[in-house]
Formats: sequence, C-alpha cells, structure tokens
Amino acid sequence: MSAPIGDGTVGKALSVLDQVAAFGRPVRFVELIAASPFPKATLYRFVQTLTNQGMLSFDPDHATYAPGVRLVRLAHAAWAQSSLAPVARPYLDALSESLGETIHLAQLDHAQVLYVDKRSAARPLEMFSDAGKIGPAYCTGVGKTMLAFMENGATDDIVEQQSFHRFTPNTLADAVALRAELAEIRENGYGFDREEHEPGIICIAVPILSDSGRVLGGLSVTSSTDRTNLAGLERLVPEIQETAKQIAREASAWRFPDRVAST
Amino acid sequence: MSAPIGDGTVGKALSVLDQVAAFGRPVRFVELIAASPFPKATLYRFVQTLTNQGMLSFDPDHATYAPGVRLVRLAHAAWAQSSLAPVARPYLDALSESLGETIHLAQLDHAQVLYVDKRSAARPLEMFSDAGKIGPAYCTGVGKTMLAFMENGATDDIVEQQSFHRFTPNTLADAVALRAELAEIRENGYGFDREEHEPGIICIAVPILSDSGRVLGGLSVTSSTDRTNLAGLERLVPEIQETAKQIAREASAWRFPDRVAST
DNA sequence: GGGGTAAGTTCCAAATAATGAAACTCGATT
DNA sequence: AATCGAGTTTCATTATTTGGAACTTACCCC
Repeated sequence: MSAPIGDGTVGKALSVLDQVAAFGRPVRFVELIAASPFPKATLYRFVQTLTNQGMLSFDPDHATYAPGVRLVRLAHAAWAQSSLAPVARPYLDALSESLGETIHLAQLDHAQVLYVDKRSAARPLEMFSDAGKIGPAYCTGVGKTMLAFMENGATDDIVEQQSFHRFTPNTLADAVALRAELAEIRENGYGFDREEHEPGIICIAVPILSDSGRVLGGLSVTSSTDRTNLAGLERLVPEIQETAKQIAREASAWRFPDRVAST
Repeated sequence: MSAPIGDGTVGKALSVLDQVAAFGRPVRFVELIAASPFPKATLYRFVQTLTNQGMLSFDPDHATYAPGVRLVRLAHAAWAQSSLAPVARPYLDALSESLGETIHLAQLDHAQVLYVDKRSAARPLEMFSDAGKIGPAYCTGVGKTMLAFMENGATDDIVEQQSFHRFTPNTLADAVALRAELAEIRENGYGFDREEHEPGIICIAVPILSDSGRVLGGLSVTSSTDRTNLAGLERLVPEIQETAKQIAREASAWRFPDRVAST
C-alpha cells in the first residue's frame, strides 16, 4: 500500500501493520489471510510478534486485531520532533486568524499526501481525527505542489505510482496531464486545486523549501466556490508564501543540539 | 524501555525505533551506536530499513534521524479504530463541560500510562502534543487504577517493571506500598493521585471495564490543591463512574461489522 | 448430542536472511 | 599531505524465517 514490501523480515512485518490499518476497523485473522500474500503460519507469526510488541492490539472479546497503542506514543514523538510541525504551529494559528479559511500543513508519505496539522476556520480542531489523514498526491493542491518542487528523479518515481482515479470532471486524468501541471506549478511557485478532488472545493498551495531547496512540506489554504474563486485565492499568495518562508527558515535553523565538543 | 526486545528481527528493529523516539530530538548515527546493544553494521541496516519504510525519516541537511511520518498515519488509524478513544469523545466533552476540570483518557502501553485523549478546562486542546504522551503507572491516578483492575498475573508483571523514582514526598516508594494501594483501589472502585507525581496536583481516576471485566482504559479528573481537595474530588465519583460505564457500554457494543453470511 | 466445518495453532526440515568483524570510502580537520 | 572519525560495504558464518501439513480447539447445524 505504501512502502514497497521488501527490506527483509522487518519490511514484511510492517506491510502487515499497514494492512491492518487499511481495514479501518478491527479485523479478524481470517480476513487478513484472505488479503495477504503470506501463508497462514507466516502471517500468524507476524501478527503474534506485532501484538507482543504493542504495534497491534488484540481484542479477546471479539477476536480482532487493530493498530496498537504503541503507535500513538511513537507518533507523538514523530510529530513533536519533526522539524516541521511543531515549528509551524504558531504560524498556522496566525495565518488562520488572518485569512479566516482552512489551513493545511502536509508532508509526503511515500506517494501520498499526509496532513500533519490543520486549522479549521469553522469547527474547533480535532485531534488525531485530523492529523494523520492521507490523501492522493495527484489531485490535491499540496500534493501537486510538493511534487512539483522535488528532484526530478523523485518526482518521476512518485508520478508513476499514482492511480488517477477520477473524483470530479476536473481531476487530472493521467501522468502526462500531471507532468504538464507540475511544470506550470514550478514556474509559478504555487499550485491550485481546481475542484479536482471534490466539487466546489478549491485550494491554493505553496511548498515549504529548505535552504538547500529540499521539499520539507506544503502549506495550503482551502475554500469553496461559494465563497471565493481561483483569482481570489491567488491574491493570498504573497501572505501564504511569506508564512511558508518563515516556517522554512525556522525549521532549517533547527541545528541539532551541540555535538560533544571535539576531542 | 517498553516491549522486551526479542521477537526476532522485527522486535529488534522496533527497539531501534523506540530508541530514536526516546532521544526526543533528531539524532545522529553515532549517538545511536553509543547507546545501542547492536554492532555498527547491524544497527546500520536496521536504520536503513526503517528509513526505507518511512518509520524513520532522515534529514540529509543535518544527517540526523527522527521518527518518520508513516507513524503519524498509522497512529491516526490506531486512534480512530481503537474502540475506546473515538467512542469516548462526546462523553469527555460532556464531562469536561459539567465539571470544568481537566479530563484525561488513558490506556496502558506495556508498563506505562499512555494518554489517548484530553480535555483541558483552561486552554484549547492541543493536537499530537497532548495525545500520545506517556507517564509512569505507579504514581498517577489512572495508572494505579488501571493496574488495580487487571488480572493478577498481569498486574504483578507490570508492578515488577516500575522504577519508583521519587517525584514528591508522597510518591509511593516501592512495590510493597504500590500493592497495598492497589488493593485499596480495587476495594473502593476508584483511585487518587495524592500529589504523588507533582506537588499541588491531585486527581481521581476510575477504570473503564468491559463486560467481561477487562480493563479497557482509565478516566481521570485532575485538579490542584488550590482549588479543591481529595474529599472534593471524591464527591465527583458517581458522575465520573457513570461516564466510564457509558463509555464501556458503547465500546463493548462495538460488534465488528458483519462477517460474510455463512455458506 | 453427534458430526462436520472452519478458525486458530504448532511442528520441523529446507531455504533464506541476519550477523558482525574487518576492510574500505569519503570529508573534514590539523 | 596526513590523520581522524563518521558512515558504508563486504562476505563467510550462523541463526532465523519459512510454509506445507498435521493438529487442536470452537462453533454450528442437524
């Protein structure tokens, strides 16, 4: 689903973890077997190991497996010490207040967009139910924009992996259309979502780039065709880009605390 | 640290993941070596594999490793499909509103308390910076209360693993004191934190128990000695226990969606 | 209550992958 | 130019994983 299985035993075990997560509900051993490339005994041992390790949790009342609590602890660490998300927090608050629109902060998880933080104009923010969500890279503003600014080889690999499901009439249909769009985004410095994922929903996104030009993540402002249009969003570009630049500066500055003084 | 290493290659790799998370900041390869039981080449391959898999992320600018974004995605799944956290949400909201105090929802992650949700009376709630936090089991209200209601064997295992650091004069000093306290909690049906973790901070906690008597988690109300005292908290017991019971009922009801109709 | 079916678990020889000492590369310092 | 230390690769040895098949429940239907 995400990482190519491989990487020996560890990779295989982690693919099982993904599989369980993908079900979206507690799942029985038989169901896993049915959808797994591994023979029964092998899968059984993986599930045992992962459960032992707290990466899966087993509910003895229903005889089902679900992703385990240890993941929540690890994700807390991941979120807290990624250079991007904690640093971006106050900037998202400010931008959200200033614009009154929904803000997303995203990173790439293999070929998918992963939202790591969000400010919703309307509703109060929701915990894990928001952060951790994933979306397709080829038809979201942040996804396309992050792709556009990656090194060429990396972009190509990811473009290959997209599956191009047509969500709306505006969804880009294939790799050719996507590549053209990426070229345009690279030129402009920002990208749109022109109701490509959901009718009526539009968005504008800018990349967050490190000093060395690496893509750290993406920042987007989402709105609806009821409230504004693409030109309206485009007017926000300077402010959004400025915020992205500030986040990038602070995230890059993150020098890792003092290496022990050299001998 | 958390899961006993063992469980073959997968367990070892996951212990490396824990190690990186434990640093609390991006970490260099040498630093990991220094604190790792594995020889250089072995650790190197683990780190490679985990990075490939997105469980670790490598920052080429600083040559450091940190827990990876894939964890955030998996944790989202873990949180969303655990029977406890999503079901408890509205109840926590209601309890928080009714009491005007800080509420914690916790589960056990091996021998530690893991907070999976929180309602803060004062500040607006914070994303991953709150959920995913861990604390010691032997000197928090939820920790002791969950321990008190586990099967005896399981309780003993966990009691053995506590390290009994003395945070305050009231911190329970050893396994004997803890066992006595657990017996009392089991009798009462609820447990206190009598400034055992932090001076001035008190709390009352009840277990969330499944139909079959299994500990699903713990629910606590935290306050300070400025605002109330143990007797004051004790008066809240009926309301808290009622909430715990409702959460338990709904979480247990979670029958996993229709197995395919039998032949 | 008996017989059947399917889920879940254990076994073990063959196949495969992990191991780690040592040698090597590459950059940065002196 | 020489040195040092971080990071990376190699390869014969060793230990683990593998998976077909047999086994043991648990449940359902008649």
